[in-house]
Amino acid sequence: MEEHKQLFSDFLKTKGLKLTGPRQIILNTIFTYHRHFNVDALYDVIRKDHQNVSRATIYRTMPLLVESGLIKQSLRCQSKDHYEHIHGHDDHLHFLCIKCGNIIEVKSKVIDETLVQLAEEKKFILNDYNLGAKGVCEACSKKKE
Amino acid sequence: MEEHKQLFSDFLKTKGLKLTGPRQIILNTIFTYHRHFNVDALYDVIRKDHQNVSRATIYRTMPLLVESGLIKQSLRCQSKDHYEHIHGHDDHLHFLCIKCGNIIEVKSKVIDETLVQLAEEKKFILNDYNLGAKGVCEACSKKKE
DNA sequence: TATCTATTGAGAATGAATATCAAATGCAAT
DNA sequence: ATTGCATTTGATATTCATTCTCAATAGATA
Repeated sequence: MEEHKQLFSDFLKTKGLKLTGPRQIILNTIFTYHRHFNVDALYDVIRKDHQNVSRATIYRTMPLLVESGLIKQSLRCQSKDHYEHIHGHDDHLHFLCIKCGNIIEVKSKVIDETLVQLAEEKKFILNDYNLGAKGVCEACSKKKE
Repeated sequence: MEEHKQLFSDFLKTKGLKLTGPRQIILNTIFTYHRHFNVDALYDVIRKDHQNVSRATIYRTMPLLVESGLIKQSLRCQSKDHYEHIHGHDDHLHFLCIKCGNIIEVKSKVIDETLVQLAEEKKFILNDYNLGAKGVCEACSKKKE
């Protein structure tokens, strides 16, 4: 069993919940196709192969995946909540283009370390962070108005 | 004229827009009472003294204030967009306690500078950023479960 | 004052996210 | 396999923050 599936299954078991068919489909799709995603886009991909998985179930599964530590809530874009993988990925920050909506992922050890240090100073137990920077990407800044 | 009012007025003028009565009321209320706020709470405060300012106008004014650089969008909390002052306040990040909901503001020159540098490398025109770190604050971590 | 826009309030509309509920499913113990 | 029972599901209705519509109004300028 793939690691993420095992982890999710274990998590569900501790809560007295079940790794059902739809939940497996959702989990697999997320970890096969998506790094960043929103429920709407995920729904479209899932529907191609599984016409019987409903939007409601996807919405219901998100908080479980977040609580399990496999994904986390990320930027909010075009009025939609976005999510991203945690399992298997380093912390990183996002440059979000306000023109085209594209997301550029950037890693920064300096920022990671600075945050850890700041948290220590404040005696704050740091779980995770979201850093979203807004602006205009190179491609869009070259386009004319 | 107070500085924030002057700045907003100037901004509006460059866009061919007007500093109207309702816009002044909104601006004043924000800079009198609120550091962090959402439209709903702002509406309630404004309504105490000005029954004729509508929700729609407040919603419409927010993007203008953001574009003028006086405020920025901040955390999203309880399904509501939140805003905070920029004018008169340095960039800062937030430690959000998941137990008590309290927000600790922290400033970090290192992070500010690192972001500017990263943006330059990616040829990204940086408008602003939001850094929200989740975890448990000192007070809550001392409480027993 | 007349004219031309920008703006407003009120209420309707939108749309992402959540709640409801009867039918279906997973699982454990027979 | 079969039963029993709590969990889960799909479909749909509902919620609620935010945006849109539109006729009426206000601001600036000449």
